[in-house]
Amino acid sequence: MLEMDERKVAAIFKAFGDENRIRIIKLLRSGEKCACKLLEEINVTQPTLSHHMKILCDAEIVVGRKEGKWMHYSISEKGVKQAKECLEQLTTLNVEYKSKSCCEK
Amino acid sequence: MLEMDERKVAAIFKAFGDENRIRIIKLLRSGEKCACKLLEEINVTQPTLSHHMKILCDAEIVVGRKEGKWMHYSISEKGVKQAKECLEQLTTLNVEYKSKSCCEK
DNA sequence: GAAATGCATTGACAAATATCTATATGTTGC
DNA sequence: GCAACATATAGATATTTGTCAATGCATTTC
Repeated sequence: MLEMDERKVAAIFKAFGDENRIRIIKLLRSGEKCACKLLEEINVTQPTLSHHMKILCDAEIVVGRKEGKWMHYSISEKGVKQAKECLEQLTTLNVEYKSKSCCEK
Repeated sequence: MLEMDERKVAAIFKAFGDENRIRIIKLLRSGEKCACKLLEEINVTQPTLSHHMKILCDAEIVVGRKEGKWMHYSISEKGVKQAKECLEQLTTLNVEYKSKSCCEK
């Protein structure tokens, strides 16, 4: 995977960085759910839920599927894979270019 | 691993959710670096860097080691492992309790 | 087509966050 | 001890973000 720019990486992790969005993702672990169902379970108004769903979808962590007047949301396997690779790439020590710590007594 | 509460999970990902902190982490991939070196590479003032390092350390993504007047920072293998497990746990479909999507035409 | 329903968008507002300057704290070398 | 240096803390400020009420836009149902 090509290394993403900092802005994109930050956006992905930002999407994970909110308690209510964490709750939403947890609810989606048991499979696709429509917005009205999610709304019953988390303690926010409908516009706030819609806002969170947009952030999760923009970050490609969640995908939405419109069916009539309902929106069904589910965890995006592709997006999750990307997030994991991102975290992996970000945190893997690069021994090849390893340098001594700069300041010495 | 025990499932962490939403607050803690959000805090970990929040720490990854800032462009400058992403840059800092990337710099640490090549090994331990002191604050002054990091400061040369990212475009913020010294107190701002200090602030970011605190957030990264609090989230246990980075560890600091004081040596005389210098602070040496490095990626925490333990913290990174925890973040990865957290992401894994959060995004793994729970087929056991899988339910039909609620709203049907 | 009018009413009802589900969701998105807009605009306002409060809380959280990133940033800076100024200052404090701790360490080293003279 | 004092000056120089590295980092942390405090306080102020601007920006971002999470939230809500109000409204708009589809879609369904009668």
